[in-house]
Amino acid sequence: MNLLEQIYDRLESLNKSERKVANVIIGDPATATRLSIASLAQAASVSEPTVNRFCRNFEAKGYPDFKIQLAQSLAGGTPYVSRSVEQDDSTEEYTDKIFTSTIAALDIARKGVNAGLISKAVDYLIQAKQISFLGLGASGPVATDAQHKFFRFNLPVAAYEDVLMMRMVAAAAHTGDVFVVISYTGRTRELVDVAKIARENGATVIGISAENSPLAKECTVLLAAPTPEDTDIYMPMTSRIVQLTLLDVLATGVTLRRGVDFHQHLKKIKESLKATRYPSE
Amino acid sequence: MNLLEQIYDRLESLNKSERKVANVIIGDPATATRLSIASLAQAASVSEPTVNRFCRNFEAKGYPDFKIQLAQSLAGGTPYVSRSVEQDDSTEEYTDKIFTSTIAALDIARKGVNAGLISKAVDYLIQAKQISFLGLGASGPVATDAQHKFFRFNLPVAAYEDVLMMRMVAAAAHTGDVFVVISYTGRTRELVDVAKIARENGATVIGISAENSPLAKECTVLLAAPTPEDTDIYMPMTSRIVQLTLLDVLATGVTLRRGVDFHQHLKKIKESLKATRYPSE
DNA sequence: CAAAAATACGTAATATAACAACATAATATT
DNA sequence: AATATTATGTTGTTATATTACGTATTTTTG
Repeated sequence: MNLLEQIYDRLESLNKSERKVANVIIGDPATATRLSIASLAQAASVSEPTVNRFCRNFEAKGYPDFKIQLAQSLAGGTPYVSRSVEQDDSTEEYTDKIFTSTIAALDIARKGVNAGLISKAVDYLIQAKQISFLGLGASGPVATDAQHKFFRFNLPVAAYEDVLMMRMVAAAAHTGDVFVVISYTGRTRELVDVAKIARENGATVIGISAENSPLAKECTVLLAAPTPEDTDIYMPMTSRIVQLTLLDVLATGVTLRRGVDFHQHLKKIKESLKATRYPSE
Repeated sequence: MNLLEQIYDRLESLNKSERKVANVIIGDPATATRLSIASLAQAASVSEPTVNRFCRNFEAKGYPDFKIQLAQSLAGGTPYVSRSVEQDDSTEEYTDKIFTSTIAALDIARKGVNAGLISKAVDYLIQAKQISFLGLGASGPVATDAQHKFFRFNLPVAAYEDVLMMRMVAAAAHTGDVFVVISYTGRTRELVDVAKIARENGATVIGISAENSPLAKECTVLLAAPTPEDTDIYMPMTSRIVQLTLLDVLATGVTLRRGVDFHQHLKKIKESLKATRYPSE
């Protein structure tokens, strides 16, 4: 475990002033490596020896040594760790925690993405006669968002957030159609059913969901959105972001594969939107 | 290119003593990060200022700064920077670029968020008689997503992606109503109009948009989603993610402010969804 | 609840490290 | 060979980190 993770880990067990120091470092580890002990102490409103003691707590020889380790842990990997929001967090704290957790989730996903599967999914999407994005509940907006995105690529796309519509479309599916099914848990009955129906009619089903889920079994290609432990009682907020980003990747993959002429097409769309806007001075 | 690579690269162009220093560092970079300037000077049999000058040659502010950079380059990590996708990128490359850019955008936003404004926005949201989320085009799904999220908190929420509906709702607005207007550019005429109408009717308008935009002027509170340079021809993909995250923050803020009893409420909603799912084995 | 002990934290003194300014040596240029 | 130029080292100063100690705070115990 690298230094920064250790700090997160032991955050609870630290006493008041040391936690102040920890928070400053966590808040912006990169600049922390550039600060002198005096500046850091000031930033955390504690005394210099407190910072020094803090450093020694983390198996560092002293402050400079600590900075070196911090710098290494920064470059090493995950400067972002998921922390759950507490009832008495200040605005600064919960804001930072949410951003940080989101970033952490994206970073985990980044490391875990299987490029082969992405490539395969892009293959299917390019050849698709018709692409349908399906998502229920919180994944509904994700599906709609994907529709917007892919529409710009001049692809025949649609999005459905309604179970009945999904069933109808799936029932009328043909070979060559592609369904992108989005579900955090992969356990929503209706969605699994629809995926199955689509498959049976010869359509390709790309799943953006959890591995080893019932939905996963019905998919031609499954893009697993790796889900870090549910730190929050609140919601799978971060997973949604990961799903969106995966769809961004797919959309980008499709454009790249389509080649240069499509940039022209995109420009046209951008132009057409200009009329609805106030010009930027 | 990281620092260590740069040293290799410029090895030829260095003069005698500086090459001595370089060789010591290259020989064992890891321990070099632990040495004081005096020890390193001794190890290379040169004077301390020579080491110092050497460091400055490599765009470091001084010796300590140099060590920090060296430590970072050692771990070989990739800092999160926005890189634009190239036409001939491999699947691995563009996938990584998109994730990385998204993370970079979130990180910039994280550092730039004004907690005071968040707090103010939360204040308004908590007291709201009615909350409406408005977004057109790509921001439409963001608005709908927000609706889902806030609905779980038992708040009177609605989302509109349709201009006519927006106008109607804005025209019927009362004091105490809150409109959350989401727009990447803040220059969409229709949306600016609607915001103005809502304001005129006494409603509060929270903007999630660009600073100094026409929309910004109509807002009671503006949460600026800081937009890094448009690296992509493709789309404001990342900005959308930032918007969503900001809304996550607002939602969290509202829950926290509401207190503990609301966790019960959330649990109930979660329970009610269970029936629609396959149980996890 | 008070007194004692333990822990946490800061102040001031001290030691260490880094740097700047200057001086000298080495090398190149004419 | 003389001069200019660059490279390197020496010394002193400043910045930075650390130690030792004392005060305040909290916790424990009677």
